[in-house]
Amino acid sequence: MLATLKDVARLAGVSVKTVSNVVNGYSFVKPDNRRRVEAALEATGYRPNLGARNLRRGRTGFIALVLPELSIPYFAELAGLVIAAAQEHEWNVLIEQTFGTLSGERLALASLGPHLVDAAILSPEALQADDFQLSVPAVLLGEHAVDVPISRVGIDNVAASMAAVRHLISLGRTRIAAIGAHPQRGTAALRLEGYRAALAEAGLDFDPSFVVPALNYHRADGAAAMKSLLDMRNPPDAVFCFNDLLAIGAMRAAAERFVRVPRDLAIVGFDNNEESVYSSPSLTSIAPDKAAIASAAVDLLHARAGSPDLVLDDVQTPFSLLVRESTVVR
Amino acid sequence: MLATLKDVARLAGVSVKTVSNVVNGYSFVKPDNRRRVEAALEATGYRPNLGARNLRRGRTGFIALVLPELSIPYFAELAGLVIAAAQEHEWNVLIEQTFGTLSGERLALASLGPHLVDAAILSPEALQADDFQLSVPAVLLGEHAVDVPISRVGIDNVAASMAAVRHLISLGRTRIAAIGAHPQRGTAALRLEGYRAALAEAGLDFDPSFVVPALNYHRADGAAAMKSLLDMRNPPDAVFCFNDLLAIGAMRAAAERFVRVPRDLAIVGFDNNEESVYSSPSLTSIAPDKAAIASAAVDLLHARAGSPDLVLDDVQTPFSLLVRESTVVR
DNA sequence: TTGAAAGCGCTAACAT
DNA sequence: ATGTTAGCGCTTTCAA
Repeated sequence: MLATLKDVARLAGVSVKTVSNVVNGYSFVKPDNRRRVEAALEATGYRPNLGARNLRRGRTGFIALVLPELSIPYFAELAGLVIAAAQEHEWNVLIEQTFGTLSGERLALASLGPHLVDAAILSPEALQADDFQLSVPAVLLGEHAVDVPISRVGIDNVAASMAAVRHLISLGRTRIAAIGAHPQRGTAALRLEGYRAALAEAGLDFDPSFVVPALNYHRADGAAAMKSLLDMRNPPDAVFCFNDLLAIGAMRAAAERFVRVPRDLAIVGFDNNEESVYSSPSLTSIAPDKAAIASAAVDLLHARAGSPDLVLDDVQTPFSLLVRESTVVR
Repeated sequence: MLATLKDVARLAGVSVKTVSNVVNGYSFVKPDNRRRVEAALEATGYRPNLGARNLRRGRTGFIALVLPELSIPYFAELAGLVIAAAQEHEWNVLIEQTFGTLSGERLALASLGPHLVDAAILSPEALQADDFQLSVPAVLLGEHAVDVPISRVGIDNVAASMAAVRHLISLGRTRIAAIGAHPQRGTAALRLEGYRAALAEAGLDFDPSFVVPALNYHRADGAAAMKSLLDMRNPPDAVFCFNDLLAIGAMRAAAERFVRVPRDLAIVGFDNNEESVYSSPSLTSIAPDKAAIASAAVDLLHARAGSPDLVLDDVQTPFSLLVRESTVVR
């Protein structure tokens, strides 16, 4: 078995307290004792039992990251960055997948007691306001449709969407569609708002038939939406997709119909997945600073940790528009 | 604060043992008591403290999943499946990213004491044989160059690679290159072996200049490798890439040089990322059964859990070749 | 400065 | 069938 504090103490001929002090770098330990303890530590290969330590300290050493699915590139990337950011605060990350369903999200939230995690980072899609009965500090990633008293971290979705659509307008496109409308999702509502604002600003008419909903934000949904747009009597000459996956699907559908991108159809995505840099054509996309989102969320939770004050933060992280081949004719 | 077993016991007017029995579904509890306990459980909203339970049970409730990077689609997908599989055994998953470096992998292994996790699933790339001083049951994903006494789960890399190259040969291709050779990686060696075996079987010459190494298996590496192949005086008419990311990069490089895929160049990948279904052209790929890999790994660990017997398993999971546009001319 | 001992919340002998 | 109690490994008063 593994050496415990007691084993080390016995070997060093001191009390567990002294060993504990050395291990935790506390107070002043008599140099002589310190040396003996360190030798014993080395000899036994002592490693603290985090479970026991956390039980005693009244913390768990974990934060939860609740997200739809790791197979979605955006969340996979984000998860990697959250894990890295959490490490700075000696936190381990527990990933819970909800698959974007209400029941999945409720299940995940229910399992989030203070006995399991110290805090949680949430990326919900279907949750209702009264579902948020959290018993641990939490932060929401991206805006949410319902108004809940939880701090948020994310980019300015309206501004980002306006930037995307303005770019299409600056290219001379006038029949601009949007893919990804969703009745429940807050981010969808905001991106739609940005889309409409950019159109209005340019004096372009808003055509409801150019707004295509998407139940999910997967590639298949983007392809299906694009097909429906291409079936129109008077199809669009540009599309703003609410994420890159939808855009990739849209590009695939366009290719299958021999619609040339960007010549016949310009496409902009959102998220800037690595995949979008290598697609043919490469995809113009809104690039949120994911590392900034991850570390802002973790830092905010860390600050909240001890003090359950009720200050609500709304951290806005930067974004940029990366112009690639899907919008600019070579 | 949260209700403890003791609180519930006091409220129900029974001992903690009885409550514990009810909570854990143990033995026979007098119906009357059971009802009272359940009422108290409900009233207090009791949730067991997993940390305390695991401390007492001498387990941690966690398994580690050590992988290069979550931003690599294959590992992101796998991680999602491992999390799901682990849930069946009441395990939570701790993801450690190594970024494929020796130091990163050593660091991850070092942190893997039995006080932290009950077991570990490893996907190492650089580790040496003598690094494997594990103190918990572990399973290796995919073969490894060095021969270590750890059970493995994965597909038959030689057979899968042969299937990929045979497919190219059956298409009439004769100048078949390979991208992804790597001196340290076991899987790379096996895939190369399958490549050579398929060539030999068909009586095709093995041309070392057609084997391009890749330091990493990212899209950028595939693009660079492809460029070097296209620079040859007599370039290949087909490429077998050791993973989909390399293949996606290769397709991108081909497109930039106006090399038509599959007409001028057929491309096969390995992993069957979702991304490969939607690329243009879509990518023919070897599709390992990732769910089978994930559950086989977790099940194996679960079986090992109590009994530290030294039986070495080598579980072979199924794979298939999915033929898509990157190899078949429409 | 260090030791003794209590106790975090839970489970499992052991006793009844 | 249920209560009592020890103790998992650790941190932390409280004394000395």
